[in-house]
Amino acid sequence: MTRFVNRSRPHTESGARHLDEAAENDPLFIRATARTMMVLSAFHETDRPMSLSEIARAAGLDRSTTQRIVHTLRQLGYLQRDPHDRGYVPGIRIYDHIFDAMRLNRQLQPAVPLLLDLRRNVNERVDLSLIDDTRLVYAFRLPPKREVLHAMMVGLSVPIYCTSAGWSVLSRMPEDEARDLIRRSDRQRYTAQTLIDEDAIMAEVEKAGETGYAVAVEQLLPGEIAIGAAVTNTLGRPVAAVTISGLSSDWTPEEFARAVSPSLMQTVAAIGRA
Amino acid sequence: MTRFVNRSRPHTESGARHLDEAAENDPLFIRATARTMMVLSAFHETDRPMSLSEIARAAGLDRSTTQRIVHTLRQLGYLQRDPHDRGYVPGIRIYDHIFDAMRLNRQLQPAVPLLLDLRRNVNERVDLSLIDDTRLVYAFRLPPKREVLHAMMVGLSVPIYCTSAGWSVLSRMPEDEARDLIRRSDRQRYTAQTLIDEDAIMAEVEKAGETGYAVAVEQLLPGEIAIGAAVTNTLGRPVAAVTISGLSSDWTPEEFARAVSPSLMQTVAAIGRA
DNA sequence: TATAGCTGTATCGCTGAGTGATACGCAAGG
DNA sequence: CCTTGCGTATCACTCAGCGATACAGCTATA
Repeated sequence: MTRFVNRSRPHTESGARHLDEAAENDPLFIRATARTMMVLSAFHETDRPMSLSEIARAAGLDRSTTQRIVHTLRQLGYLQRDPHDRGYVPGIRIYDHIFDAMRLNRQLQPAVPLLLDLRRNVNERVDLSLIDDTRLVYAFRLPPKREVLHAMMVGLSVPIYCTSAGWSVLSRMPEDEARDLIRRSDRQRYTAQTLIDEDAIMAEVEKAGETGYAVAVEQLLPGEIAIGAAVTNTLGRPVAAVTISGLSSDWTPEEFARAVSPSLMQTVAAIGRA
Repeated sequence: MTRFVNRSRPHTESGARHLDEAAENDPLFIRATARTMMVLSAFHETDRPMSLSEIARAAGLDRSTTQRIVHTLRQLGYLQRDPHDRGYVPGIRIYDHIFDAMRLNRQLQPAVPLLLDLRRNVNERVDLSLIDDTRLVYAFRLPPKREVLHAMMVGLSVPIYCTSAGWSVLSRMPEDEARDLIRRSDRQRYTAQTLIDEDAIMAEVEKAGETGYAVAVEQLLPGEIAIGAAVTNTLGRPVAAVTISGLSSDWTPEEFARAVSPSLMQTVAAIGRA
């Protein structure tokens, strides 16, 4: 399920060493704060409850330090013991923070009603994602009538280099910046169709630059066709993206674009203006 | 908008002092970890970007400590400067953690398709919320066709004592436990109809104990009618709740219950079994 | 144009908070 | 039986975090 999850991980193992280096020359850097977040981030790499030792290993810390941090986070409600199984899982207090993050995000608030309108027009799945360097983070998802897959995907992230939304985002950047981002990406083939060659990707980006949207067929998931367009701020910089996705068996790329791209373009323009 | 938000706040001002007391006798308690989470929690109390001093005040810390923690969290992507305005806002890295919390929550995974089915049957809003002591935290929300209000409410929390879902949750607890929870709640009148008297609330709880569901009219929001039922684990303990809500102008409580309670009860039973 | 108050940033000596090695009781599995 | 992993608890050392202090830049009020 999380096969195509693309976490940014500055705080795990190799990342931990990097942070310690950064801390050496930075008198304002608090190691304990970083370690705390490393413990919380340990759960990125698992799909079941984690024991103390597992957390320690994933976070790159020793058992004692992990014990203390886990103990403290447990007191505060950010971690809890799994009621059924052994081990620890993220606690409910996390939900408060995502609520803050969404509430205080300037892009999201005005976008919601616009996305609902869009979904009304096109009866496929509609997603809004935010840009975080080389990845897109899903912030909002509206399932279609016939939902097959997972629907609660807030926080799921996908790569920029091989998604329709990503290509449209790249098309709104200067070329050298886009190429640099592609090079920094950890490119892998999720399907046989996944593009990983820089120039091949840039060809899609250029097409997106002309039409305003990009269409991707089975880049990330078999059977999926997606069309994406970037939301830009008043300076023309991409800040988010909207994706509409359906089944590749239902549409040719051309039909799909003809059917939904007008509504899509109208929506991203409206969000950018809001 | 956040008028009825009901944050649990163990780490702010008076809460901070409480934590320091706890830390004195607890050799495993890391002050720096708690302080880090206090800084992140500072955003619970605002609806706009916060300056360093504002964060410090909200978190109950001095400016220097806040500076260092904010600096560190910024390096890690948990805080960022607001691009338009001054000040800091939560960063995008938060999204990774909510994804973990949802992914690893045993209640949520099997519930999603069941909730989609439920929404198909009843054309009103459907919510799933998790229990956190005296409050219910929204984990999943499916908007109806005609959505009026805010739709992306993951992490929003509402009180247990004056909601339909809350009453149904209380009805699945021993009476003394339920009464204790009500007493510990910070009861306030959100509307003229809001029940705050312990015995009045317990009367609704008893009704819910008989029928299995509770109906609340304009308890939290004017014009809202809601029906809620608890999800219980195999031991009979309440672990979550499902709510269906509509407009009180469209339904009498009896009609509403007759129309949707069968589907609702079927859904919560199925989630509990999953 | 002072000036007062805010912002974010930077410096620095002191000390106790955090560290990490170590140990213990318990439960599961062989 | 022994082993291995779990969560928990203890303790002396020391350097990481502390918090007082200072400063440049920006806004707004006087």
